[in-house]
Amino acid sequence: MQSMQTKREKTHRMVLDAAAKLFSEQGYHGTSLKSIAEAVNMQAGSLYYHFSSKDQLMQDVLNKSIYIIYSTVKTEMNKLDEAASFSDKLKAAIRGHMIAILTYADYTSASIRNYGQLPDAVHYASQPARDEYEQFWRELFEQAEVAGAIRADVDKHLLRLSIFGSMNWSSVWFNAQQNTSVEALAAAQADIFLHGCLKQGQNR
Amino acid sequence: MQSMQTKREKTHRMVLDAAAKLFSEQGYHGTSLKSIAEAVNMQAGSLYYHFSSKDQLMQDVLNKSIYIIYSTVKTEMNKLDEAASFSDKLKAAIRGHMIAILTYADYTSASIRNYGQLPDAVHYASQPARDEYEQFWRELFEQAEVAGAIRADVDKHLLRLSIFGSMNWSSVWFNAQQNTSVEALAAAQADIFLHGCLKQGQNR
DNA sequence: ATTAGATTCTAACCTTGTTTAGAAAATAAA
DNA sequence: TTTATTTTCTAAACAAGGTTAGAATCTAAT
Repeated sequence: MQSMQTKREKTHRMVLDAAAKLFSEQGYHGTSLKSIAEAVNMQAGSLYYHFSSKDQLMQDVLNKSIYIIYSTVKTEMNKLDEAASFSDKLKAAIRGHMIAILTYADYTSASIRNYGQLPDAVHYASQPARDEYEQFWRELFEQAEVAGAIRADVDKHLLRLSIFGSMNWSSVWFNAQQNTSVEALAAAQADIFLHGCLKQGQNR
Repeated sequence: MQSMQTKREKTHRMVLDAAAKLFSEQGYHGTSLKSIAEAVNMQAGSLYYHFSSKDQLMQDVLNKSIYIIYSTVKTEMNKLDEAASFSDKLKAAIRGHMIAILTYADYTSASIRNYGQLPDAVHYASQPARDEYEQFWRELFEQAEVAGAIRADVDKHLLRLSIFGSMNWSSVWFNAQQNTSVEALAAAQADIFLHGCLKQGQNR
């Protein structure tokens, strides 16, 4: 009885994993239910025992993706002590986000790469979760501004969007084999945004 | 006789513009020839008088997109005098890239958003042009390293990819109405990557 | 007005895709 | 072994997409 439940859930997740992988590689519209079914040795029609529609499948991938990212970021933030500096907080947030998108690349890049290309209903359904996550980042920079940690002439919004762009783009080029650890990469990313690339006092 | 040529070319471009717009909004697979045809008041079959296939249409959009970006960047670089510093060069390159992707958003985001989601033949056909453009950026940072303009502990590759990610992501959120000028935006972008966001000597 | 050429339309072909209903098979319980 | 339940398959419905061939229309020159 429990093993039945277990098998069902197992298959459910295998299908979701395969869908995430294909959605991330070929896009939502470029991925057929047949190809998802093939990836788990099934027939296309059989998927409907586990999911009510292709839209629903994408929906679940999206929700899981956003959940993974936000919860990983929270985990990293919770490791900080209360007196942590803005630098530490930003590093932790970037580390969490990067760990999530590079460790669960299928889900997160399915989410990132299909952004804005989905049926309206699917897009809207995941908007609240996205908004909540975005709010976390907004507050991070607002606090930094109030605390006087960032330069006055830096546009907070642009900074946040730049960081997002850089982090999310890494899901396109990152190669788990040839690159260094995700942690080191995240630290380097944070360093660029905190200190820039110029030598101190240099302008050449 | 000349007006004939002109009309053909005019329609050709109208179709290409409509395709770029739709490809950028709904993705390659999410865009039907019927919807492209509708956008220019035609029937789907009529498009074949101007293009040999949907793939070819995407191919042309891609090539035009890459051409626009690279040539705009070159234009901005050529405005510099020989003694320009690395900062100046990076600012110019970022300005060119941003002007291109935000001014010709339909083309460039059609290219960016569909990256990796296209039929292999289409993807490969545009790879050489992309490589050439990438090479320009590689050299920019190599020169900067040799000249000692950037800190030794900064990963050039990561820096380049971060900048690309930030710039390209702007095509998703940029709003021509509500934002400041593209030039100001590009300058702010460059500033973040050159100097970071922290107050000098600050670490809070 | 006629003609030649350019451009678009119509109507179909063929493939592929999502979805559904019911049969079949697999699994676990009795 | 039989029975009930879960899971998957088969086969078809139905829609939509890319593509093509030939007819129809438009345009410009004679």
